[in-house]
Amino acid sequence: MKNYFPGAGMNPYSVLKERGFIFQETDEEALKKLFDRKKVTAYIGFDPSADSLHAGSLVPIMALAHLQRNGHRPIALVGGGTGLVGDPSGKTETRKLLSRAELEGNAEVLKRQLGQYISFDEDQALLLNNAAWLSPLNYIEFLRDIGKHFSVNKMLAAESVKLRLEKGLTFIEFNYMVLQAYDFYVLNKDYDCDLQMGGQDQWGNIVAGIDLTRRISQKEVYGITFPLITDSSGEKFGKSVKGAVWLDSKKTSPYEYYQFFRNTMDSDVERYLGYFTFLPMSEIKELARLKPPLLNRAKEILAFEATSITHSEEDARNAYRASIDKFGEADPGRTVQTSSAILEDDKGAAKSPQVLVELEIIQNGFSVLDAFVKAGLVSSKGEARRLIKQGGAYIEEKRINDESLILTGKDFSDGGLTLRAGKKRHMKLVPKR
RNA sequence: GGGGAGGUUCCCGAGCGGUCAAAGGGAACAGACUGUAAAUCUGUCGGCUUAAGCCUUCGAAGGUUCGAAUCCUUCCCUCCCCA
Repeated sequence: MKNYFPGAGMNPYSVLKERGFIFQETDEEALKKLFDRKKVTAYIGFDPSADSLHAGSLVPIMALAHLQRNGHRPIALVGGGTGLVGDPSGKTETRKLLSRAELEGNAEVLKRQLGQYISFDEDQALLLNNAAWLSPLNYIEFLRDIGKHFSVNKMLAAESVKLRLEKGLTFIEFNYMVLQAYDFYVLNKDYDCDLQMGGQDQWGNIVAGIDLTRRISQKEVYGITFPLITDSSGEKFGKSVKGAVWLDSKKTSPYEYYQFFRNTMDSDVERYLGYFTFLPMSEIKELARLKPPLLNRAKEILAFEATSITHSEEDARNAYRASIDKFGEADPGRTVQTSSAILEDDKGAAKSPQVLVELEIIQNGFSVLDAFVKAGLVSSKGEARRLIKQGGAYIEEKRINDESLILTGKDFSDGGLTLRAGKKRHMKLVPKR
C-alpha cells in the first residue's frame, strides 16, 4: 500500500461527502459525530461471484481506503455465505448459483486484491467471510429468532424486490435481504461495527440490517450508499473496448487500465479524480478547471494516479511513458501544478505493450492478418480484413492496404514490429528467442 | 397440480417452410472531424476463403420434408393466470 495520507485525521464522512461518494445516508449529523467520537468500524460486502474485482468495485474500495487513512477500521466482508444464495438487488435476472469451491477460490483472490488498497495488518482492517456465521445456522432457530423481526409486507415494498416481482424472484433470493441484515447484526455484536456502506442498490438491505440491529440489540447503527457510477453519457462505469476493466493485471494490463482512465470524458474528469485518486479536493478542482487541450493533463494525472493505486507506481510510469510515446504529451511545458508523482518522471525509455511471437512463425512467413490476430488487436482474420479494408490497420505507423502482405524476418530486424488498429490500440510483436 | 405465453446472433427485439447469417434498435469497431475528448456524419458488425462458395448459429435431442429459426414429438428453462 502506498503512502498518501493527504487527509489523515479528517472526518471520513466529510471526506466522502466532498469527494462525491455519498448518495444516501441514514443520518448525516449522527454519522459525523460518530466519526468524531470514536474509532469507527464500518463494513462493505463484496460479492465473490467473479474471479477478480473490476473497476466497478473501485468506489466501495476507495471508500474503505479513505476510512482507514483517516484512522478508522474497515471491514471487507466476503459474501461466501450469501454468495451461495445470490443477491437479486439491481439484477433483472436470477443469477446462477456458484459452488462452494468456486466461491472460496474467489474469496481468496478478493482478499489479495483488496490488500492493495487497504492494510489488513494489526487489526487496521478486517477481512471476514460471512460463511463463518451463516453456514452453521439452524433453519428453525433462525426463523424463530431472526425471521420474526421481518415483515414480508415491508420486504415486498423494497425497490429491489419490486423490480424483481415483475420478472420473478425465487424464495432463496427473497431471503437474501434477511441474511444481509443478519450480517450487519452479527458484525455489530461481535466486531462493534456501526456502519454499513454499499452501492445504491443496497439501500434496502442496509436499512433492513439497521432495523434488525435496533430490534435485537437496541443499538443505533448507520448506513451510507454510494452513487451508481455512470459516465456522462449514462453508460455504466467500468466497461471498455475489451469488456470489463479488471483490477487483476493478468486480465487487464496496467497499460490498458491506464488507457481506460486516460480516455475519460471531459465532463467526468472532476468526479473521477475525486473517486479514484487520493489527491486533495482543492487540487482536483484546479485540475478540472484546466482549459480543453490542457485538460488532457488532468486525464493523464487521473490515469497515472489510478494505475499507481491499483497496480504500482512503476506500472503507472511505464503506462504513462508508453502512452506519451504514442500519443504525445498533454503538458510538455509542465505548466500544470500537481502533487502527483507523475512529475517525478525521468522520461526513461517507454515500454510498449508487447506480445512474443515464436521465431518459427516469422521465418515461415507471417501474414498480416495472422499478425493482427496474434497481437490481440482483432479477434479473427475476417475482422483483420475488415480493419485493413477500412483503413484502420497500421504497421510501424504506415497504413496497410494489402491484406495479402506477408511479414518476414527482415521486418522484425529492429527487434520488433509495432502494429496499430485504429487510433488508440497498438501492440508490439517481438520475436521470441 | 391445471391453463396460457415464451426461450432468436453481445443486449433488446422482429421473423413463423425456401428470397435467413436472419429486419430494426442499442452496444461495439473503423473512417472523417478533433484534444488519444464529446457530439455528428459514413461504413462495418458469425467463422473460413473472398470470386463464386463452404462451415457453424435461432433452448436441447430426435422426426416430417427436396428444403426448417419457422411444422411435429420428447425434454430442459422462464414468465403469467388459476388451485
